[in-house]
Amino acid sequence: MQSSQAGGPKKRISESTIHRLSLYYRALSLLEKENYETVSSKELAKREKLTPAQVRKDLSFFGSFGTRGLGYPVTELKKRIATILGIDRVWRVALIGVGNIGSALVSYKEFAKQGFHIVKLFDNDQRKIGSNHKGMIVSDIANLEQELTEARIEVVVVAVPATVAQYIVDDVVRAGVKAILNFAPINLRVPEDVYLRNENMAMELEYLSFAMVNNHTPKRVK
Amino acid sequence: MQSSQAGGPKKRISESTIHRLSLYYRALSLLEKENYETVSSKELAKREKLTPAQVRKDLSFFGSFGTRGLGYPVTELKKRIATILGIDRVWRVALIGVGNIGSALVSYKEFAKQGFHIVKLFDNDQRKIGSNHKGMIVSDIANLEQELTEARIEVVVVAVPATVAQYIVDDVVRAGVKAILNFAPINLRVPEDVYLRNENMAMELEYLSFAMVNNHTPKRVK
DNA sequence: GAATGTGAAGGTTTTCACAGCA
DNA sequence: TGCTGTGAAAACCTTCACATTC
Repeated sequence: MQSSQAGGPKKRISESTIHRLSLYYRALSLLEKENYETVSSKELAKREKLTPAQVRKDLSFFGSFGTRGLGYPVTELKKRIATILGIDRVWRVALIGVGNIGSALVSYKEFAKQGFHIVKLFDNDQRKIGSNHKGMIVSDIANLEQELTEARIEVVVVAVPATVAQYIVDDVVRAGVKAILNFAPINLRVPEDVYLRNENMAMELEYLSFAMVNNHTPKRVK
Repeated sequence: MQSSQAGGPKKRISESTIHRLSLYYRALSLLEKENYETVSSKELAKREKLTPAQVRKDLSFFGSFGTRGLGYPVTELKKRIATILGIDRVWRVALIGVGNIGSALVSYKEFAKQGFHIVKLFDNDQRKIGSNHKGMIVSDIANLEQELTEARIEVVVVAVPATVAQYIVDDVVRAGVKAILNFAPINLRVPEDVYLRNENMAMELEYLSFAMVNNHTPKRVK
């Protein structure tokens, strides 16, 4: 039985569902290593601290992958999720700002593992320009627009100070890049057709702080 | 008129509301610098890409801060939110794992700005132990439990490889720490009374990837 | 007049519960 | 029998709309 996926899902997929797909993907990678052939929604749920019903609902948005009485085929489901998430391919990523966070991200293995290949580095610091990071030469941000276009960059990670982030993003947008991951603690303006996500690492600490101060009992762990 | 806060909020505060409080806090800090004395829910909403009703609802959970016809007093509201979030104080933080991400976090200014003071560093690498990072000597992870207790650490940031994260967290829990921010790409087990949040930087990239592949139109930016 | 605070409405997400299938 | 797939119910969250206040 093939359901919603044909011709695009009929119902909006929620952001939470997408984030949970990432979790399933990671769990399935592990299960694969542990030589599981199939996995039940119950087991998947347990590993990701979710409910079995939630797992089944999420997966059912994209079709019927499972076998009643048995569960889901690990390798196949993993592949399907990779396709849904668009990580069954390589994305050409540029990283702007080779400072503290930037340098850490160059070596962050999870990015490469999911197909996000950092192939260009930029900075505005003369001491860094021309230097070598993990086999890549740091380019001058002055030629950002042109170099992004030439290198056919599809995703940009912004790791520059908040004060300059907007100018840089304006350039990035002009280069036709449609996806931006921003680490600068500022709200960036981008056109409607550009996807922008913010990574704010202090936010989770603030949540912990709130929880401790208020004895907050979360419904469920993120 | 004082509302829900007295004696603890009567309704559960949602995770989203708490995260938005972080956004408001940041916006208010900026407004303060721009010498705004008051701000309307409309203006706050505009700056954080939310709706005015949402802003008012969020704030109303914690009491009536605003003045009808005028808006909210910037400085006072900022202080109140800091109190609600528990960031009107200093939290003693230890960072475990002084690798790529760990080193970046030591210098990450947003942490200190919100009262999260990293006061202890740990690693298991003999070459790093004893070395100096931003005025702190890296301690041997072998004495983790004891040193966490002695240093009265309240929050731990885990930035070690996934393979060892669980062992370390077990130690951290034994030291009585009740809040953990985990950067390792793995699901950690902690007792019920320990708050655990995961920071998964690849997840947002995966969301971008999904959005591009599926022409996803998000309802609203995170 | 301007903008808050908030019940009620509307919408979305999660959970339930069970029919259906291997 | 075991476990999926899914409508329906429940829970939750957001938006509306307006009485209220400055």
